[in-house]
Amino acid sequence: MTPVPVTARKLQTAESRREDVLAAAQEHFAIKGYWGTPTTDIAKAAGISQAYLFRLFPTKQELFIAVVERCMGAVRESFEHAAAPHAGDPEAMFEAMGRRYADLLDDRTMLLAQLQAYSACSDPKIRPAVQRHYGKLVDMVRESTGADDERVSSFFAKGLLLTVIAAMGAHELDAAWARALLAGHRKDC
Amino acid sequence: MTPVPVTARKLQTAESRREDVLAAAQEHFAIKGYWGTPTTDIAKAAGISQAYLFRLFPTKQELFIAVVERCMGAVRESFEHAAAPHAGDPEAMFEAMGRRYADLLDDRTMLLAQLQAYSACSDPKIRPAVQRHYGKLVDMVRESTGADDERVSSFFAKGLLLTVIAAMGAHELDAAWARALLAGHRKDC
DNA sequence: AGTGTGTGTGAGTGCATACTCACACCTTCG
DNA sequence: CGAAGGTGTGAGTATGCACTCACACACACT
Repeated sequence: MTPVPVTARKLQTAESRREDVLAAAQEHFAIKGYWGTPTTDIAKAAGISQAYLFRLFPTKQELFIAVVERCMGAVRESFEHAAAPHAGDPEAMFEAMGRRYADLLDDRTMLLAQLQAYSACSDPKIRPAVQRHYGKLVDMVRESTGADDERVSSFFAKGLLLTVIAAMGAHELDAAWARALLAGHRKDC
Repeated sequence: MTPVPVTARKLQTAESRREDVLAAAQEHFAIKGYWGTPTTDIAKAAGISQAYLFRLFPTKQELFIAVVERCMGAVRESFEHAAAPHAGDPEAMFEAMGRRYADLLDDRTMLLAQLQAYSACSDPKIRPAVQRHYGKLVDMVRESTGADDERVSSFFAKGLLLTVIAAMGAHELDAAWARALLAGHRKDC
């Protein structure tokens, strides 16, 4: 029995595997964070062996940093894309980016992974990476909108509030305090 | 040699030990989070054996939840105390609580532990505890100030921004983006 | 067909970690 | 004094984890 297709293995390029791993890792890191996520889980979700995972990313730390870069980069691109059509009108740009943020919350993993990145900043290799990429995001918003510091600051503050609300699942709670925090934001998240 | 004080052990009450453990645990959880902090480290810092730690708190999970309660409760009390003298003038209350928040940032552990609490919300026992205590904090601010939802929301948003800035050490960075995010807040933190 | 290079893995290794158990010591109260 | 009950620990145990190594297989090229 099972005589014919004994070998049906299809090789993929390392680059494509790396992308699979990053996607799987992002999903797992978003939920249990850097220290709470075993590399075995990531390998399983990516459909490869743990041994191969460690050839693609030499340490768990470097994999985590790569996920941070992927997330923050995606958010930055996403914001750039959303804001571009409104260049010259800062308030319209903020509104477009804010809407884009709410969309990102649908995956949850993209934003929750960022929360986990802040939480992992006690690691001396992770912290500078987080600083660099968050800084690039802030700079991009600052320069493209040209808005004053307080406006930029409050934009990022509201973003963090939404992220934390998502993390603690307050948006599914219909308590008065949860509704209050969501005031002035998209109701559908 | 060393003949006399062979036994110099002084027993303490379980209650006082529990307090020591909570203080030590808060410090460690603040840095490495729930999954990243081994109970051995906490026991060592509290000056007791790991075995006794597990008699005082039957699981690591329950210890973490106790730390969350301690932190959020302390912030709530702290806010109540700061706001009390300005009852009736919401904006003065917010300003007093904001100043108090900046003071809390000096320990760092109090706020960073809260960040770790949000990050640990994928744990099904931890999430409801975090929801309950954060909700109590928000309700207390809502009811005592009587301010509208958007004002309350932006107060907590700025609090989270400061917490995350502290976590990633951006306040020691003197980069333009970091200064921009701190605009309108205490410069000395 | 043969060979070289890149993709992929089974089966470990050594250490860390959450939690346990039998036991020792201190203090109090009769 | 002696017993009871609370404080405290040394020495585990079982499992999980990051990371490794020797080896197998697939494809491209000659």
